[in-house]
Amino acid sequence: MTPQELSSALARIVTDLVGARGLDLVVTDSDTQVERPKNRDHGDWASNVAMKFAKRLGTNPREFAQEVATAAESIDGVAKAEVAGPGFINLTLDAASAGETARRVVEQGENYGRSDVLAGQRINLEFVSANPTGPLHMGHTRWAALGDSTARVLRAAGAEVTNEYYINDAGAQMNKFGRSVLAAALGEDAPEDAYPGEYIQSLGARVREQIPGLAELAASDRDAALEQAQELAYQLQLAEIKDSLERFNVHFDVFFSERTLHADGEDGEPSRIAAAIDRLREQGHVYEEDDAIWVRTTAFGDDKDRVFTRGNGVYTYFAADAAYYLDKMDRGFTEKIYLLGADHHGYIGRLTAIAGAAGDDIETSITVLIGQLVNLNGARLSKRAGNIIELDDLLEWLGTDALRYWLARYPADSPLALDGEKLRSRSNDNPVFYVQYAHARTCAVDRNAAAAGLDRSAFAPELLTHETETELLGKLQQYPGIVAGAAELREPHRIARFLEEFAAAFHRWYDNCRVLPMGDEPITDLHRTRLWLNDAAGQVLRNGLDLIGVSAPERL
RNA sequence: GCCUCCGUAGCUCAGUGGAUAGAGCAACGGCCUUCUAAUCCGUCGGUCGCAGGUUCGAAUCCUGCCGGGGGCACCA
Repeated sequence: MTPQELSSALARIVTDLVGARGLDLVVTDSDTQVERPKNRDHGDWASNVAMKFAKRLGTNPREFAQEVATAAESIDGVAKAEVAGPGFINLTLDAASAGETARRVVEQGENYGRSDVLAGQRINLEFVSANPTGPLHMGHTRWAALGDSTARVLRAAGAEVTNEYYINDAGAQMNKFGRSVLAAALGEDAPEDAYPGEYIQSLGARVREQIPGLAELAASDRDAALEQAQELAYQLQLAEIKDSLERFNVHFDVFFSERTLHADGEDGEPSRIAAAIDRLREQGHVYEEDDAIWVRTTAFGDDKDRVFTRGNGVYTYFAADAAYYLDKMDRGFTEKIYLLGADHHGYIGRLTAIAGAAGDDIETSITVLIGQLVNLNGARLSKRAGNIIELDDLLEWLGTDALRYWLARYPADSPLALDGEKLRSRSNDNPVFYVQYAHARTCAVDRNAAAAGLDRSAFAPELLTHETETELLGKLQQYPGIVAGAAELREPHRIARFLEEFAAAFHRWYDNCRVLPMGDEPITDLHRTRLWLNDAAGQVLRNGLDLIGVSAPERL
């Protein structure tokens, strides 16, 4: 008996009771969702359906609850149904029905927790998108972890997801980057507005090495030298970014170059930006004023209209954004998600306006998730302030697992601080170890069982009656709902928080219920059944950790 | 000024309109001759920023105020 099955059974019961009163009310599973009560005295699962419907039925919640409870007692697998408080229906499963979950988890393996609640959705998830003019730093790290985990959770719920990185490889920043690297390569003083940071020097050295005769070329044709140096430095830097991301266990399906939007089309076709502006003009959203070309984003809720083409004839950054959005649309994504830092929150209005201008439904086709920035030991990091801490440094210092777990366990809109001492500690200060330790323990039990000749030849779920077993089974049952909820809300931190609760339930069970026989005690079906439960617990820990990109070691 | 996020235990923070608001840390006290004590058990700890409102029911939704972060470009 799963919570989903329980909800369905309750929906049928309530439908019948409503029908018996001659009322025409539609009752769906979502009306009868059960929740895990905080208090164990309130049973295994509880429903508030009576309180929701009593008013519409013109009856007393407790009376209606009693009717539902009476019918619910005949559901197969339900041992007890009681009315409590203002009209809650508290359901208790019989031990065999609850215990059956362990076998189901083991049988479904890594598929346990996957669902199809988001089936049919084609989602484009854009995140990080850092300029390729320097290494990834801490400001990007949170979005990398959050974005990749979000994608994993969405996929687990059946969505088709493309992880996408937009490369700002056109425009003034790139030129500044090129000039900085060229000067470094030639041993010149840094230009006035040069990028700070030692990485420029090392890029300069590599550029000098890989472009023979650069100094001579610079002397005869400075622009040509700049172009070559800039291009090579860009490729080197982008490769390093990709490398860092892979080491952080973050995977992108598409690296989308802004240049492709600016480039002229084939056979004299206009660039994609020009084409995009034309398309929006045909929709009636583009106008000219003061020598500039504008888009009427205010028609879709933006505070002010935005410029596409400046008075000097140059496209704004936003024009490329618009063309990029249209490209995503043309690629058939049903939803475009942008994961941005709080410093970009002013972009929400204009981005959603472009979606509207392009003819998309702004309620469903675009989602802009804004996350708060990260602090490190109190000092917020910014590239401009010069105190850059690179992702690579953080990885070397803390490791992928600790860093990803910590960044994944807070809601995106919650301020977050990285505490190096905590992340390096091997204690309850550091929740990733707590969860990984639980997994390692399941593996230790498995090894010891094999050595002791304990096998899985029997499964007697009705024997799993210890209080801590009921708790652990309850957590196993909750897991699929947690994953589905995290996907629907785009909140992967729910997975991490659940894993911590799950690990706690496992540790308590481990402390109270031995899997292996003691000494020369004979092996019983209870031992064998508990081995199944141990397997199931390990499976859920693996599945959950995988959703946040963290490893599940077999030993610590 | 406008927009937006946040305000919950001493600290860091969870909490999808439900029952007595939770966890970790910190403090204090317990459990190892048996599967990993990186675990487990207990005690202490609250004006959910403030005030109204909606609701059978509000930390959660609405309004106003107070305090803090961020944002309000023909920059990228």
